Amino acid sequence: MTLPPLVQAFVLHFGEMGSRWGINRTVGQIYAVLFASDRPLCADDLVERLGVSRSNVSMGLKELQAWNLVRLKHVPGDRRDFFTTPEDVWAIVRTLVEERKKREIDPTLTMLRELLMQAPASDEERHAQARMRDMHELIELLTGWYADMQRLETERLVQLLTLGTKVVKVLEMKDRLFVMPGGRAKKTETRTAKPEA
Amino acid sequence: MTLPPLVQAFVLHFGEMGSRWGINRTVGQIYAVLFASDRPLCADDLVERLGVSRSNVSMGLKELQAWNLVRLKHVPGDRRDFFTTPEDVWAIVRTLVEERKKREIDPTLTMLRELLMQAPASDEERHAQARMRDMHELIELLTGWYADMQRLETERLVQLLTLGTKVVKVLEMKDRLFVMPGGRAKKTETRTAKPEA
DNA sequence: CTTTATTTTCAGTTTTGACTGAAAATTCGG
DNA sequence: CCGAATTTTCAGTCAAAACTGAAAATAAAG
Repeated sequence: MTLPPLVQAFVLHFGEMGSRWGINRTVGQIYAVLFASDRPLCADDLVERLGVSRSNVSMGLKELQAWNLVRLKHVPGDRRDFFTTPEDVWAIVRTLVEERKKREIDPTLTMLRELLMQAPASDEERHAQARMRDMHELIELLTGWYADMQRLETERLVQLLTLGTKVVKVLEMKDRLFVMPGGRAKKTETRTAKPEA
Repeated sequence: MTLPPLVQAFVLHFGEMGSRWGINRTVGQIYAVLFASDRPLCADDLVERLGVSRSNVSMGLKELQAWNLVRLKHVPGDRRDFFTTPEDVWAIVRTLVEERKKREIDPTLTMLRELLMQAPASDEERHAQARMRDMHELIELLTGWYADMQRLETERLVQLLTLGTKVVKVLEMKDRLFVMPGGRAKKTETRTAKPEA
């Protein structure tokens, strides 16, 4: 592995964490190298820096492209494909969350919806279905909220995150000062907060 | 596998998704059975329901305990260990997020902090460090916000999630009406919102 | 259309992780 | 303590995934 020590430490960490993140070591390392690099790299650059086979790099890049985590750049007068990660780390997080949701949550939502349609044939199934309903509601709430957040510009999102729980204070303030202005009624409407707590 | 069809479908799905979630098939299936069950189950119940070896169940339960995802229950007059998942699905999500953060994010934060302390030895390392700084800041912001959320009671948390982006509207309203009351100043203080959009 | 640079695919190999049965350890009732 | 019930550990086996080198496919240049 031919990398400056600092970068190498970063890359090795991403490789090790890869397994916990559901990607393999090489994919994690490729991503780390691209992320830390100050210029686009081609497949052979990665082979040299990581010391893995050319075909392994090819597969890794393909996987990262499937995740939308790398961008293809073309250097004029060079036939090779060069790759980068987006400059904006927020864009990266958005993609990451989006893709993980698609792979790790959406299929479960679909499955739950299907099973909740079926008529339970016993008390055991009735109870199981009640549990699934709880799970389904929770995931729907979370993904709905996520869809809202995904729509925000980064600046507003950062503002919201920075506020943290202070938002709750603001909500309490709002509740104390105003009656809910009649927005389009949703199933789960905001309950008026108790004055203190 | 001896399970009612509806439960079986649920369990098989969890088994298949297991690999995407970073747990193995059996662990996913054990969790699903416990989650859907209307009573605590012992290891042998799981062996019967899932048709896997006793030792596999033992290891699976150990892993779920390490994740704090199952609770040990003792039935009076029975020496065996019985297991359940928490009734409250929100409690489950809290644990899940907490544990995933501990395993998948905290180690990276630590690594980044260490590498950011080192003096860069080249322009390449300087650039890599700048990228790491971006990543570090972003993760700090997200985990800080998460810590805030984790502290909220479930009711307030649900309220917040239900509001979604409507919170932004409330913030804009607040910004228009008041000057920030002088809270303890944090590095990233809320910027006053532009009047519209 | 041919040549050459580059990327992709794939069969075979290696590595890693899951699973099992048997043996060891633990725990509780007597 | 002893012995039965139960759980855990672990060495060996099996299955899945990662990785490689070589061959095939692709794409641009001449």
